[in-house]
Amino acid sequence: RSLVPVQTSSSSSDAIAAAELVHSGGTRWNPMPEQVKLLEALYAGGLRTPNPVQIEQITAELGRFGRIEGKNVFYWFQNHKARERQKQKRAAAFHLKKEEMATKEATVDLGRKRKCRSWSRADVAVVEDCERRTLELFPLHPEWKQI
Amino acid sequence: RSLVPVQTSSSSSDAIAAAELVHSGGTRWNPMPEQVKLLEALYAGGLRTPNPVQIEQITAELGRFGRIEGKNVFYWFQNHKARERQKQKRAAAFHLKKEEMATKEATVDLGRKRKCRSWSRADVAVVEDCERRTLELFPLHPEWKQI
DNA sequence: AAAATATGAATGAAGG
DNA sequence: CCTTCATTCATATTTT
Repeated sequence: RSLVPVQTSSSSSDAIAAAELVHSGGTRWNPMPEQVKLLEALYAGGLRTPNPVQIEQITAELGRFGRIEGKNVFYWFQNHKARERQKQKRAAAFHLKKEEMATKEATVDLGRKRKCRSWSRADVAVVEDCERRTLELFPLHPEWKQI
Repeated sequence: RSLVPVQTSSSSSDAIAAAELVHSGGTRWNPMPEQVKLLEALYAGGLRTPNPVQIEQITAELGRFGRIEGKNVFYWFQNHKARERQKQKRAAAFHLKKEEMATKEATVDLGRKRKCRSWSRADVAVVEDCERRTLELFPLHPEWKQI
């Protein structure tokens, strides 16, 4: 994908791995714009879970624009549908509880420091209160801890 | 995939816009220190992958300090966990930085393309099998769209 | 101002 | 299908 000799902001400790990646052809599928366009057209047309035959047909067609396998098409539809649904789920929960808001205050530029709002005593109190109530909302259980 | 730095036209330049300038629409979410503090408190408490309902609750709380969406919270936890894991992995990989040459082990491929069974249900495995000869059996039509 | 770093966002690939 | 992992892209911030 990157046509520019980027050598981007990767941490310096894994330069070896990055150099190894150059020669390994085993990078993940990076769809060409034409491929994405066609996939989205199919999705917009209503296709959600193509059967094996459809997957193969689509793969053959998209193969004209670049290397692609059936599983790429399969994954693409799975992911696209799942993420659309995920977004809907969050949006549906939007009408839960919306109390006040605001706390409109002027932003101050702290020069070279990270831009942030000014902290008054009231702000700190609000933060602490918010933190306390949120932690009450989410009593942390051991089963949440992942490793 | 937006390769274009989408910059929504800063429509109304007024005091309100100035207050929201820190992370106005068009740029990525820039969390307030209060928001970061609370997120880290939740993370320290053991929360790793909040479900959509929790995401919405957290979003509602953090919304008191600035504009925020559910996906921001979602991404924050995803990234925080991933980078913690990444750091551990990097430290663990400190041992085996001299094993690259040995990876030339000739895993002899017998010419037959291996079936990808990780993603396939029983029916989808046929895709790889028929990958070479399905074309003439299923000529491509633009009627894929199963509206 | 350029380089390096930190981190928000995105998505391919799997796991369960 | 829903959830999670991994890697990568893009940009805000910090450093030199």
